[in-house]
Amino acid sequence: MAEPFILDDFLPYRMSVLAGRLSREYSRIYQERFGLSRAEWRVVAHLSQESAVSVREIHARVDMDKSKVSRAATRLEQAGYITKRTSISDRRLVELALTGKGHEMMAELAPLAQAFQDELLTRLGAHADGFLRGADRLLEISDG
Amino acid sequence: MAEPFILDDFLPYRMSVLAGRLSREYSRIYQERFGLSRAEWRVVAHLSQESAVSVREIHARVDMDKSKVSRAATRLEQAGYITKRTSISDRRLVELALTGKGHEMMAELAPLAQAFQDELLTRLGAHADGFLRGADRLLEISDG
DNA sequence: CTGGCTTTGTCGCATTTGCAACGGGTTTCC
DNA sequence: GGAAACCCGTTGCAAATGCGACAAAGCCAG
Repeated sequence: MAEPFILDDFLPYRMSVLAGRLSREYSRIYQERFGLSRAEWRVVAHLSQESAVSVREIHARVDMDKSKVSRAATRLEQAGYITKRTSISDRRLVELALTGKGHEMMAELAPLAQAFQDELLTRLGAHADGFLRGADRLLEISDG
Repeated sequence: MAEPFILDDFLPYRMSVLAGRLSREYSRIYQERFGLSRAEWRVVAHLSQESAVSVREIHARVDMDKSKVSRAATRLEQAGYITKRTSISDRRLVELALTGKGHEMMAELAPLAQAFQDELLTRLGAHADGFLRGADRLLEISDG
């Protein structure tokens, strides 16, 4: 009685597919408008929350490899969206922060993200609450 | 009043992080034991459900690029886990199927996957039902 | 049947990715 | 005060990835 395995019911798989589709769908917006990659979008979005953040913090909170964050930051700096500055209190750290241009971009992107989010919540309908709580649960335990 | 954007509440982002963590956590199992990549695992897992499947079908259902499926299949064939055979009814198609060795591997992997799944459901606890329904909802609408 | 038009899988190529190693910086502990 | 251990960000490199192009095969109208 071996092999009653059903991929479609397997949670890591379903999450991957779902995440892939949602991210791809949404990524069109910032890619077409600003030429951002997904990694770059994440960095910028994270920076819009807290003002000056080190690479390490993003790496930890955003589930991206150090090098990925680092390279995204380099590209964003070249594009003029963020600044990189070595921290004064700890010269190992690099403080990332949005430039004026970066803030403008986020000001344009934030409503679009919100709209996308709202649409998803509409799709979820009555299941929204349960879904979000479950996601919380898995996220908080899976790492911290 | 611009920029009230909170990345942590943004669904595509949360799904990406969650999917990444779950997949990475589970991938240790089949990577250490059988040296499979994530793409290869997906192909094999899919094949364990339906006997003979074309590259195209997997590409469509599993959210992987054609070339990704193709290359994963090539590696799996070289490793002796699957066979590739051009279909008789339509010679464009390539029928993928598990070998005996492939079935053995799945027989070993299936219970481990089940155990992982059970653990996740335990983590979800009372939220499990709501979460799964929500995921269904998003998946069924996001593409088909 | 024959000449388009679509579909399927593979491959080339440029880019991205993850991992490990490295070079500075800092803390710790004697 | 200094050396060993540790932490941070960048870079090199091999592997993986996505995209477009391509050949082979099927389909379809005339």
